[in-house]
Amino acid sequence: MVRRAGPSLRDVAECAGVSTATVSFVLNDTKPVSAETRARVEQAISELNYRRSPLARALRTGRHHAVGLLLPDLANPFFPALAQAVTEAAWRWGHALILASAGDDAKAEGEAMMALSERVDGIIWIPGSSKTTVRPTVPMVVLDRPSSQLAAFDSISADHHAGGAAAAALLRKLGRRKIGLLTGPGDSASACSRRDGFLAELNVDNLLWQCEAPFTLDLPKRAAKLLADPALDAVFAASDVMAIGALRTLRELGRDVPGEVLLVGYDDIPWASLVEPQLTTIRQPVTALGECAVTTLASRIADPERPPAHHLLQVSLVERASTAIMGSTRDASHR
Amino acid sequence: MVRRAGPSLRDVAECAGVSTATVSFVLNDTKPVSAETRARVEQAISELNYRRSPLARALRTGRHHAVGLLLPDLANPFFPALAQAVTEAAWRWGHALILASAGDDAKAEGEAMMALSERVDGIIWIPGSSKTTVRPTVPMVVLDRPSSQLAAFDSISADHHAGGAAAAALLRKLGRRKIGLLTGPGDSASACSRRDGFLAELNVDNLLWQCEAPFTLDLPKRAAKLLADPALDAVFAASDVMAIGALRTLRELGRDVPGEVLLVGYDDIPWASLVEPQLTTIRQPVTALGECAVTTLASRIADPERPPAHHLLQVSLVERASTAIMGSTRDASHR
DNA sequence: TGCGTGCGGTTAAACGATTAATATCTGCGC
DNA sequence: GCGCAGATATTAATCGTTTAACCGCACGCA
Repeated sequence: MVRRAGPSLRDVAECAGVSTATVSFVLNDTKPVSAETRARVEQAISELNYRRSPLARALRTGRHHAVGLLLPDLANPFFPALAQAVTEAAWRWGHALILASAGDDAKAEGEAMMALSERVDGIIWIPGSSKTTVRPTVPMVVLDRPSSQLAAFDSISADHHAGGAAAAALLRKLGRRKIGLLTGPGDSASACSRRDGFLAELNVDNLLWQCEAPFTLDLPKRAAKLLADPALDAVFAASDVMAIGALRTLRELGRDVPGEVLLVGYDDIPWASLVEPQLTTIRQPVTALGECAVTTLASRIADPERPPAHHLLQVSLVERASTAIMGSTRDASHR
Repeated sequence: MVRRAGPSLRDVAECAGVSTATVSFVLNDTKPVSAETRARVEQAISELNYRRSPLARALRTGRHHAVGLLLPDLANPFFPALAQAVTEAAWRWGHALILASAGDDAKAEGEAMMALSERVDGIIWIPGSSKTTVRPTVPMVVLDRPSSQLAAFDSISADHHAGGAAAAALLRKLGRRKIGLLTGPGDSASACSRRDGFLAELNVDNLLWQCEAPFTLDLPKRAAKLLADPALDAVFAASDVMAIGALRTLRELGRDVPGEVLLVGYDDIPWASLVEPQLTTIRQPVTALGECAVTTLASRIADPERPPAHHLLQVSLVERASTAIMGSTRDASHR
């Protein structure tokens, strides 16, 4: 049988000449211990280079001091950024971050959720498959993609509606009259909000067409056909990845961006400032999202009975070259 | 005190009318159990919807059925891809993947390594800071960035030397005589191998200059100055991110790629096929790297005493537009 | 009858922590 | 002298598993 490498609490106690309970009290500062004893214990701890086993602790107390982050995949460049933000926030809270990425397979997602449930105090979920019905046995918050079916859980997301509206406002301000709208997948709550916000702000007469497409580079054939409409003078894509796909298609069609067609994306992924022309986009507050997800989860864990909270974080418009008309200001910042 | 949600082994045993030991034997198939008893136990398990606690199991056996992946950050787009590959390989091995990203701060990296050590059976480490001296208390393999100081550990990496050589061979084949070399940071073992492989294959007379730079988009001023050399007719950058940085700089200088200057990158990150012109690059076998890291770690865990193994995986040249001369073939694949 | 010997099962001791309950000691008021 | 309070420290149970050690029992065999 494999033994744990390091010394145990018992060893420390022995070395310091006290009981294990006392060592535990020192460790957790949970009962008064005389200064002298405390010093002996601390001495022993550093002498033996003792580290307490999170395992045994979790088994006994039921608290893991770890949170899980479950996301659809790491390929979409928006997620690594979010994962990083969540990781840092969790770390600040003194919790380890266990990350699982499950693809868009509902079964895998359910399994991953179950596996996580056994190892963490709470889960931050970025839903991938809307078909996942498994529910974890620990507190959970939904990040980035709230949906009405999940209204019972806390949710944290950017204000997709406002983001869509901001995009519409910009294109209106720039005098566009023949606008194409690339929405995301119809079963994605965030995509729908962006669309609705956009449409709410736009004079519908100015909408040339709208088209549903997945959050990937390769656009469906229908989208390509619509982009070829010669009347088109602007496009709003509900994600940067799609926007870049559209940019390519437009280029292949020989249409100049931003000369003939303006283009607005969503997310402000790092790529957005890499392409030529740099992409005007709606920036999501990634760091704040991560931070908010963690604090919300923390409060949920502290009080499992409190009614669900739904946080909406502000987005911001980042104007770059893809909507630059003439000598209009050009923001050359990368990310 | 918080209790575990689900039923315990004891509940199952009670429900099936057997001892906990018997249930455990059924669960692990570790001792013969009569068909009849086994059926009763399985019935009870599914009836109570029992799931065994990895915690208690790990505490007792010392095996966590989890591996840790420690990487410098998620911002470099090469890492999410690798993380995904490792995750999938680990999952196939029946192990959970705990991911920690620690920045390039040696102290954070050491702490993360210690924290991981307590929760996993083994660690896959992509070194960030070369200054990290902490060593985990569990088996570890080094991924992607082997170094001589770490020779005592198993290592898995792509054949950076061969990759550098392949880049040199291509540029030579294309008749380039005034080549610029952007190496990565001098303390990165992988960067050095790429450089050495490149120089070994190249006729040194054809090297116009070389310059050290970090693996980021923004190149140091010295690099920008060197790129301005009018004689320059090709650049090899030891990472795609740097290559894209160089592409920008060249564009700002008004130099045409690939018309005047050919450009070769390294890694084949998704961005590589997004920029204009699409980037010729050396593709790392990401999936194979992840798979190999996991299997190597598995074998190391099985036999901690075996001498360290060092795996070198083949890279492949991906020719795209950035080295296309005239009507030369253009690979337009976007992975 | 007595004796190994598999087979199928149980008992009980760990693993490394936390924590309620309890014990010990000192000092103090009456 | 007695009892009680306060401050510290200890004992022992417990979390949910695994597993070494045992225990009957039926069987075959001398």
